[in-house]
Amino acid sequence: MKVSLPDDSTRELPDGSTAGDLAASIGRGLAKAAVAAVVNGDQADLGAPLHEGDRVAIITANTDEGRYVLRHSTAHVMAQAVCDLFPGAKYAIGPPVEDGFYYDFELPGGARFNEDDLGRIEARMREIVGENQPFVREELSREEGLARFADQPFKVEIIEGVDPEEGAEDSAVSVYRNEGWADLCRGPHVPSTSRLGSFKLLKVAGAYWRGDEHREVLQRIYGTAWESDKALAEHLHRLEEAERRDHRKLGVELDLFHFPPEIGGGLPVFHPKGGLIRKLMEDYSRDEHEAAGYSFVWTPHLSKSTLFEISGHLAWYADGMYPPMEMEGATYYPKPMNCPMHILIYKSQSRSYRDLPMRLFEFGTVYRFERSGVLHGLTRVRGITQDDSHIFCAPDQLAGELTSLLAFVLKVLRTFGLTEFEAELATRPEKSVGEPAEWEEATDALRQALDAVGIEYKVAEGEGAFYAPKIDVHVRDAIGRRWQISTLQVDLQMPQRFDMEFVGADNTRHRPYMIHRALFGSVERFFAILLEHYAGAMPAWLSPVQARVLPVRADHELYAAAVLGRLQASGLRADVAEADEPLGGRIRKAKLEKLPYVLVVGDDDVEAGTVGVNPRGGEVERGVQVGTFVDRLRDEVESKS
RNA sequence: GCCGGUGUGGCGCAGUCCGGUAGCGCAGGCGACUUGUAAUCGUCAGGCCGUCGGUUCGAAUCCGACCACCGGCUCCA
Repeated sequence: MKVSLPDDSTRELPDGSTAGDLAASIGRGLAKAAVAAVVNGDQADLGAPLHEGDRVAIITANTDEGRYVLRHSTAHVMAQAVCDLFPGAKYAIGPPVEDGFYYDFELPGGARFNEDDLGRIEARMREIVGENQPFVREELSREEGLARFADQPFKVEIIEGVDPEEGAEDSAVSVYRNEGWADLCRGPHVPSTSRLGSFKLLKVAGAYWRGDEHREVLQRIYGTAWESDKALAEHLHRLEEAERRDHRKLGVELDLFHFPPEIGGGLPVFHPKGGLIRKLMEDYSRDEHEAAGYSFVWTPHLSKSTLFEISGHLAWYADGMYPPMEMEGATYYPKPMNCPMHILIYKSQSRSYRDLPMRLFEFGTVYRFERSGVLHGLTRVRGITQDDSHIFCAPDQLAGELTSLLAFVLKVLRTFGLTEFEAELATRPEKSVGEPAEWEEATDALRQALDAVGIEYKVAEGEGAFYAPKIDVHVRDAIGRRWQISTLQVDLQMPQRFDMEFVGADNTRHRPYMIHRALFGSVERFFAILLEHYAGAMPAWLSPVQARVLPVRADHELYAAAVLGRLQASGLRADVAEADEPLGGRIRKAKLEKLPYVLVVGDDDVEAGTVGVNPRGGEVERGVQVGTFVDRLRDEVESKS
């Protein structure tokens, strides 16, 4: 028979050949790397028989698809091991996920996994791998499937619920079996357990069955699996790197902020150094906004309930709002959003088309009642400072505003060293308000902006807010992690709810369009992302201390003070570490504080008016003229590089 | 909110299982040393062991509740 390959070549194979045979016929290397195949567009096992005219692609382990198969198979072996070690365990689902896999279990008698169990399970898994057990695919009828898994209530529910992703079709279910154990599974799997091995179990956590918080809490074991021990080691190294960069840890080490229990969860205080970094971020943001034609406004933290009744927040998000306070017969709420207040500023006068676009900006702190379990350092807090702006414009200004806005957003993000962007265009969800034509227009305007700016984006169908389509901007940080940062939303609801209008050139009343935009998103969260992105080593323009002067001996201190004066006179942030301990110790401290520059001054320097420059992550340079260094650092700071 | 884990000087940890009144390192104060590129030496001080309650002659240690944090789940205008 003849089959065709992805490069459109064809290959002759004996009848009855499998995808695995095909891989072997192409080459030993491919056969070794193969984990599954795609036959006529569908994933299949290597053991699947091929037919005349099939289009076949081999999936190798070092691809995303291949790792997916490896992880799926490893999850399967983990469940097998758990069932061996914990008789009576019920197993639920075990899919591959980004960087790994998990499997959910319910143990008899409500027993719990502990950390030691992970080691035992992993050891049993390695035995199963060593036994080279084949994965055998079986097709059962629905009834056979129900009988086979009669003692596995979660599997029964999957079969009854007909979930093709989990191996249950209307009339048939697919099962993968190895020695003494079987799982309902759509596949494909690797041919045998011996193909697995570069895995590690990582943690145990609780998870709701089917993701429903009203259903059973299962125990989930997370693991990771890769195509080679080297790839596994690299992944584990990335995890360590992420831990090293953890902003919560850096926040303590660098004395930037903390969460006093006396204040309460999710409510941070910023220390002087953290406060300075934050000020620098905000100052830069304000400068850019001013240059881009924004007006600065300020609004209070509390409001009568009336405002949020009009805005609809009480109806939609009361659960996420802080509870009300009664004062003098009125009910007040901490604000969960700034937009209604900005709208009131717009409405304080009758507006003409000449006033538009009106761009309002505020660092507005809002309060949201986040459930206790979701709080996470500065990335998920209850007191959130949004760098919030609302742009009110005439309908014919919408596309132009969005385009310049998106370009503005990217420009500011680039200054913070974030250069890899991916956007999402989130369109109308099923539950939404407003006219289809309006949605269409707003979504088109967003699309135009994306195209004009030339950013890569994908469409997230139905992911918009109930009142608006939006663009979410994601960035990749220094170690490749993806963060959702900025959001641009075209609001179709608020202008109506607040009955906003402007008088057009035609002397009739029109409804303005409203764009919500958060650039940092939350200042606290953005601060955390920057800390992790830079691993605490902030660029000079954001460093609380940009240079520290170290006199070699006490008798150099006068000169050190003079150097400090030169730096400070040039607007640079610097200090001196007196010679009360050996130079090496003082250098070490400066390095641990991740200062951009250490300047050592000794006899030679006093003589020649120079400094010894020890830059973060660079080579020591002796004998640099003070003026030269000041100019250099000032340029670096001014260019925000 | 739910599941599991953790909470001991500013920070990092030991002690908790098998109750008998707390220890180490770093940081800090003081003194000496006077230093040329990642840890100078000595000395001193600092903790009602997250909080409240219970058991006990006696609780950091056992039990309960609460608070906070960590890993997930759910949620995220």
